[in-house]
Amino acid sequence: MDIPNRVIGRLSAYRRHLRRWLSEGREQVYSHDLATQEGITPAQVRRDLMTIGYTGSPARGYDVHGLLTRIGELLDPRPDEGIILIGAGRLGRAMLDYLAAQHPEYPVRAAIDNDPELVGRVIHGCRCHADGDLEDIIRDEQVTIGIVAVPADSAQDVADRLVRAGIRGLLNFAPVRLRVPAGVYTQDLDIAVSLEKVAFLARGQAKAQETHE
Amino acid sequence: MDIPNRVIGRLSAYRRHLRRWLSEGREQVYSHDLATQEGITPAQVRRDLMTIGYTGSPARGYDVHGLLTRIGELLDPRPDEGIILIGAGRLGRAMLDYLAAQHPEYPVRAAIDNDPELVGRVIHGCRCHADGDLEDIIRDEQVTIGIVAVPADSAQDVADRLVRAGIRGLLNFAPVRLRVPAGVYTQDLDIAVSLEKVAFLARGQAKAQETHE
DNA sequence: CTGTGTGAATTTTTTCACAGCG
DNA sequence: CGCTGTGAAAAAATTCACACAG
Repeated sequence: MDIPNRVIGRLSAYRRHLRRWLSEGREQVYSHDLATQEGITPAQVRRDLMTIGYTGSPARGYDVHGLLTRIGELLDPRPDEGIILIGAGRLGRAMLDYLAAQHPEYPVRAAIDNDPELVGRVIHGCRCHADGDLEDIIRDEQVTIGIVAVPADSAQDVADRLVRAGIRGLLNFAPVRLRVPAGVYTQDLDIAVSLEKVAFLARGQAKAQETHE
Repeated sequence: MDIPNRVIGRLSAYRRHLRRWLSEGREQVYSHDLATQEGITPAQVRRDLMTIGYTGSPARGYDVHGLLTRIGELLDPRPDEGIILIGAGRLGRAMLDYLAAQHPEYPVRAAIDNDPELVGRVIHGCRCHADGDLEDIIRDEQVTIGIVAVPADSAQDVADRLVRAGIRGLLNFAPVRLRVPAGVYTQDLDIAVSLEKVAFLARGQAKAQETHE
């Protein structure tokens, strides 16, 4: 199966609403319920669910629990897909805080920082290791995903080391485009780019709003 | 003029490379230079520059300084487009830190938090105000952009207040889709969504990598 | 009626491919 | 040549619109 990245992003968003509704005791939803929440068309929601092979009923819509299960099969983090954080500066620690509080299901195995002050400390339940331990941790702890939260000028070096150590995916906060070989995937989250987009849009010089990415 | 959001994102990225090259004394670049850096095709770069009406020369490519100026006209923050940060928690403070250090050109006028412990403190050169001051600050200090870094359950309330006070654009870190009236633009940056995308991509279940969004 | 599932149409985005220039 | 600028083609994403079901 082959699901476009865009669809994955929307599924992730749908899931939030479904979880909320489930916790409120709601058992069925219509495509327009999800569409309204996300500001998209019902047709798009149906198309997305078609893409993942989930079907509803014209009479009752989609089953909340069943759809959550289906999306979970695709998106749930797996225990053997460990995460490592590189760079425990302000942003890195904010990430650890956020993940520990909001997403305990993510297996963040370790943080790495070259500040001796931080090494050995446990930050939000995650131990901070020295820079040189990076390779060992990835190999020993089933880490497949790296979160890069280091300054721009060391981001590519870090990425190269992660790739050599066998990482599969990178979430990059540094304001550079990481160059990785085929088979390794990066998602760049550049805050300055997003701010510039908002500033431009806010000036009313473009036509539409957009999400994530 | 009407420039798609996607193009804005790429222009922002091009600018980083152009600045670096300018500081290295380079005066001309070819579309393939930018394309290589961003992992896209030269045709796309040329198309983007065509969109913003910038032309180069077949012999020498594009003028680094001139192109930077053109992109700056579109993207540079303006002094009367103030920014306000709502929520000076860990993520909000990481943002202030990042902006103060990397983007001093952004006029962050104030932070807002309802923690009395924070109110009155100056964080990275930015004063933290009480929750109730939100409306006054927006009206008095030419604030047009809001950065929402509050918990999910208060994000929509905050957004509503910002909209009523006349905000034009929102950068939202809360894991909810903000509902705003036409004319106000939001850019959602949901870290959990990005992580889920990376995890999915890293599993090798999709075909391509993608940036920002 | 009010929904879903989906082929077809449309719109948007990206790439191709080539004329024209120094 | 090797590049830009750009129509035209292709690909991708989104929306339309309608058969069918309860």
